[in-house]
Amino acid sequence: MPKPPLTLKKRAEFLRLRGGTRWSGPAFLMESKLREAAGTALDAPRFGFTVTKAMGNAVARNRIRRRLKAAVAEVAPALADPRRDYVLVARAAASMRPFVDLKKDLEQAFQRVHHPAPRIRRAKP
RNA sequence: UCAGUCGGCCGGACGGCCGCUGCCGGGUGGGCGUUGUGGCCCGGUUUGCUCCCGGUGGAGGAAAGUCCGGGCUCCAAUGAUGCGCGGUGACGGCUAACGGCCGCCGGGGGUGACCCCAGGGAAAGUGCCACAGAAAUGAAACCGCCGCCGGGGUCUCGGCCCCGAGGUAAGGGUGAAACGGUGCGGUAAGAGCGCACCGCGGGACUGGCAACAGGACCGGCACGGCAAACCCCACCGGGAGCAAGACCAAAUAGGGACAGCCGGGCGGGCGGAGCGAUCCGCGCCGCCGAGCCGGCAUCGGGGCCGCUGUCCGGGUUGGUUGCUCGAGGCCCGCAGCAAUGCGGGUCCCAGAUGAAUGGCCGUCGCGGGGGAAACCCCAGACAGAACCCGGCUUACAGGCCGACUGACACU
Repeated sequence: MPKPPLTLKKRAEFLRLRGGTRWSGPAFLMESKLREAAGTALDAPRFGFTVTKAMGNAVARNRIRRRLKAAVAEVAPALADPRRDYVLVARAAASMRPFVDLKKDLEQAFQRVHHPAPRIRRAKP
């Protein structure tokens, strides 16, 4: 595994990303925002991982978080925006999804979160 | 060989690429702080973080549930007793302690190895024992049975039938349970009424540290169950917990103490610094302003609000510490039936904090299924340290070892 990503440490940092641009895949939900405090010299993306108790017992949650972290470590250096923070909320399929698919999901997620599609009005009936 | 009982142990192995974290060693290094001075600069020093390289350690038998017992920390009380509440409950031992463990006793189950038991007190008191049943505990006469009593009917004059008053716990019936059971005697019928045996109660004495076991002899038998109903007895227990507790630093807002200030403004004067613009100081002068409460009012006085300086304390956030060497693991010897204890040797074995101990891939092995085979497919449990120990309980794919029991077969 390449270098693991920087992680979010505080609850407030997680809460700040609520309402950011989001993408939902089979294994996780990604939410992201640009960091506001431009004063900080930090120029690397940061990631937060949320695995709820509904995902299983402690062993299962550990495995899900580690797999997501490993996938991010491989994909993020090329695709993640260093000015942004990201939160990944795990979904039930995260433990069983093949690793290559997990990485493909991430590539798509970065794409969609950086360039959100304009909201498409559903055609009136 | 099959079926079973008990105890102990393991919890896939190896390799490749990449990654996390503790410790140790190294870096002619670099960066950011820190330390010694009254103050400043330079140099070097101390120490910490970060970066790089190398070595080494890194989840469990239950890490789980948080059910008991301790250590440790703070708070409260500071002795003892009483009251209340909670817990435990045969006996002996082990242990730091325990509701744990070992041994033993009693009761129950099993052909057996062996297993199970919330196992003090019901003659201290209160309460409950539904339904059924006549009666449910200082018990009881529904049916039945009986004829020493009284009355009536009938009559073949022996008797028979009915009623009343009684006797009777052997029989029927009810129930989980009905004043112990069987037999003989006995009687109007019966009844421990008497006797024998069994059961029950008391019990000299014997064995055992004890629980307890055996038991001469005595008693015709009285004393039902529930204490996981209240209760009584004995013993034990202060409360909260590492988010305990200790320490450090910065910013912001605000609090307290002390000192100074007719405390604000404008203009002027004097003094000091500077080439100067300007800045600093003032028991100086003039003018303007002078809030709120209390007080009749001018005056005078008090309190609150204010500014400056110094010091102190608290909260939030962050960091450090507590934090891993301990009732410690392994091996050997001795004592003991054992739990365990003592002695010797040896080892250091996770310390994270949005939380590391891993991610991906390959080979082999084990289990199940398919196939004649090569081989293919599918499964791989329960579960993640959070201050540390001793236990208990619960979950668990699959496998290994030892002792023992019962069948069958063979010798």
